[in-house]
Amino acid sequence: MAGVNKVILLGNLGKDPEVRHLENGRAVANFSIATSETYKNKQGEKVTNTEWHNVVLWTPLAEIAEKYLNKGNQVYIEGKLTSRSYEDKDGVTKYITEVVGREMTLLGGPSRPEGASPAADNSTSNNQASSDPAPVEESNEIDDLPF
Amino acid sequence: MAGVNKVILLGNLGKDPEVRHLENGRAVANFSIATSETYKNKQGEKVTNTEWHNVVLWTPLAEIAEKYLNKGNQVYIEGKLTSRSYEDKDGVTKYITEVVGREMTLLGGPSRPEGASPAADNSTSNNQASSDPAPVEESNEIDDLPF
Amino acid sequence: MAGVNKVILLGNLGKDPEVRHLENGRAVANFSIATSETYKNKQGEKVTNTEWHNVVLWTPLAEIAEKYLNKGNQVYIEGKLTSRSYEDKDGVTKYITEVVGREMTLLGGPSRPEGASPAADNSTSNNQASSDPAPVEESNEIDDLPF
Amino acid sequence: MAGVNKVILLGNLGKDPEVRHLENGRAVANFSIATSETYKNKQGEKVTNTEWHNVVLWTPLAEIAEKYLNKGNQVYIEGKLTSRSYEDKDGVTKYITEVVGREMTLLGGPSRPEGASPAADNSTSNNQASSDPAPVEESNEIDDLPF
DNA sequence: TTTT
DNA sequence: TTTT
Repeated sequence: MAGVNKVILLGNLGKDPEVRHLENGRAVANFSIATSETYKNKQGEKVTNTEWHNVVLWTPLAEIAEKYLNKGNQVYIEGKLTSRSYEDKDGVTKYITEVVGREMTLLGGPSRPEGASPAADNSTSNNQASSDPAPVEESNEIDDLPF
Repeated sequence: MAGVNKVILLGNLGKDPEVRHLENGRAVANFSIATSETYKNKQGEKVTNTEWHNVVLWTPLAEIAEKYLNKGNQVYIEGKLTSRSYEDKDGVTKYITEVVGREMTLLGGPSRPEGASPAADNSTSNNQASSDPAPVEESNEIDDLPF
Repeated sequence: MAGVNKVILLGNLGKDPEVRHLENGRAVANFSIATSETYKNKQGEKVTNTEWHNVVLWTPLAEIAEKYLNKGNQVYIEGKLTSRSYEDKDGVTKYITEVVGREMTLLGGPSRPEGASPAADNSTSNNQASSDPAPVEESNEIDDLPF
Repeated sequence: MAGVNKVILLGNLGKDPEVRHLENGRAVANFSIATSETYKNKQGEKVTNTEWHNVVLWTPLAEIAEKYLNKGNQVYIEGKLTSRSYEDKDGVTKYITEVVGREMTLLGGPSRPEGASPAADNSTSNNQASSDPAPVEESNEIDDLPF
């Protein structure tokens, strides 16, 4: 009745995170990240296999995701596997498996802060975030950010 | 197009593995394992939170699971997260997230090797497996078993 | 200035832990654990390769190690790699690399704590120990033990 | 006599890798990477704690390191902890602990692809490496590189 | 010796 | 839905 439940992901966000601020002051971020592996099949063709993972972050990681994570960004997440059921809008019970993150390191990504944003982006802090990967533990205060 | 997708589980089997032997000679094992964490809530009560994980093993791990893993046994699994959809018997599309194991270490379980099991336990191979934990990589031959 | 530093070990203690209780109330446990891998070499001979790891635990994990870990026991440790130098008794500077544990799960092992000799073993608590492994985080109180 | 021995590192190279090509055709790469954690001490001051790790890579990872890894680059390494002794040039026995990598993902580094480097950056391969993270398993052929 |  |  005890054990280890650990997930380690390093991948790219499919979309911007969705962040909800709850009444109790906490925040939750939801997003999915893709991890891909490439190999050659028997015919010698390169095959890419992509998995999508549902990630959930709570305060204070949720606020960090809100500020610094965007579609396409690369991120390292350590967390645990959880499953839960919910009723969809038609009253059908659905099951979902999610990775609840407890540690996160921002790694940047293709849509780089350095002016890569579609609109103008001259945010200094944003630049720092990607050139200075930010490891954050859930237990840290949000203002403990190392950047 | 790259990344890390790693899951580490240490838990107990909810049931005996279900093993299917495919026509191509490969085998697949399916089982679920529980990982639990215990903590005290604000009221100081001990709370246990259990997660169930769907595990899939392919040859040669599947055969090892078939021989040595039983309901209640404790096992260490390293693998990757995968999701897939399938149609259930009513034609409804279902989604399932599974951990495909690539490394496994048998740890024994409640029916301990030392004859500690309250009821009769005359499984010799089971005893061996738990007193000599067997780390097995998917790439190993099945007769490479270290016990 | 950021990163991930994670070690995951599952092995057996070479000796009983050495535990020191510091003046400030904290405790430190030192022990080493062996992890082995077995494979067949080109000649088809079974080869076992054993690595020894220096493990350091601080309060409250140190006290748990003191109470429940013994030579031969199997344990799961998650922690981080650290290196430090010190002067040995001859004044020579030595370097040592250690794994500082932050999470631990007791798995039992051959020489069971409660006098579980290979002969008669009807210890109930022993059974519990193995069927209810104890995962402990460094942040837990020592009396949060799930057993 | 079995177990798990796993190290996961995400950090930056202190220097360019040193790569030796052995007579048997294999290559070995040696380098060290830094992982840092930042926290606030009791006085509220930001403290950075850096650990250095000796990394060893064998063919084919060694060749990839030779081509794509440079001082300052950020890299993800999964491997195992190993220790060995050797005699230094004065005949003194020394001990060293190393991480032998079995999986590697290139993450780029401070000299970002998008010309973010303050000085001139005309390394094409470096650009590719960081904008297209390369996960490589030791078992892959060197020409299986996903880029 | 890196990185911010 | 990402990334190369």
